[in-house]
Amino acid sequence: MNDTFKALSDPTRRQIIQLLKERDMSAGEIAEQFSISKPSISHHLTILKNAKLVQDERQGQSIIYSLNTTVIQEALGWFLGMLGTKGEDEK
Amino acid sequence: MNDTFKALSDPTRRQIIQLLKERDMSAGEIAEQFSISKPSISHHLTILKNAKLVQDERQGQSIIYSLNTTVIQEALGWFLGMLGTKGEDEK
DNA sequence: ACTTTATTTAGATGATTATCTAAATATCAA
DNA sequence: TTGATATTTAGATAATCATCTAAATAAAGT
Repeated sequence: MNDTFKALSDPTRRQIIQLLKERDMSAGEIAEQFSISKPSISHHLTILKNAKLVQDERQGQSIIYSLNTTVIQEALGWFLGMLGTKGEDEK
Repeated sequence: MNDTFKALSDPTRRQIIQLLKERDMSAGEIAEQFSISKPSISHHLTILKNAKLVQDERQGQSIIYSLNTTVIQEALGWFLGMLGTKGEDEK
């Protein structure tokens, strides 16, 4: 869970996730959307991958990244928990 | 929004939020729950406050912290957006 | 076997961050 | 106003992080 929040704390990585929400994209396509270098994007993708927020699959020369909504659902669950009734678990 | 995610990227701060979910607490009470120094907790509280995730109110000698669920709801909205239908906004 | 294209790895650097101790501020009580 | 309690501010430090350039790896085409 900590990896998830850490990964999401960077705005570039959140934008990457937003891109992948629309459609799967190669590392290069993703990098095109940003003004930072490809190695930097690659680094961000590694962090997202370690957090299991994205998956990658080689397709010929390209590596296609896609969103893993499972982990996003888990994070969403954390927020739902924070909105539960105050002190609900005290009994 | 970035402040929110940045604030939530630290495990101590997330724990503080979980504590405040149960009940309002003074800075001292919060600090008791952790093994780090009071100034460090104070620093974390400042970050949470800047992100508007918590509110504070002086009550005598103590300063009582409470959760602001509005911002949590907004963050929850972000996650919901990431789970929407793929490419839903293309039309 | 080369060359091109796509991506990652390595190594370095500057910025941000979490933490600490010591000192300052604020409130209350005697 | 002095003393005790609660909290924050200041300043320092070590660790983490985002970024870069240069080099390495991998696949595909000629």
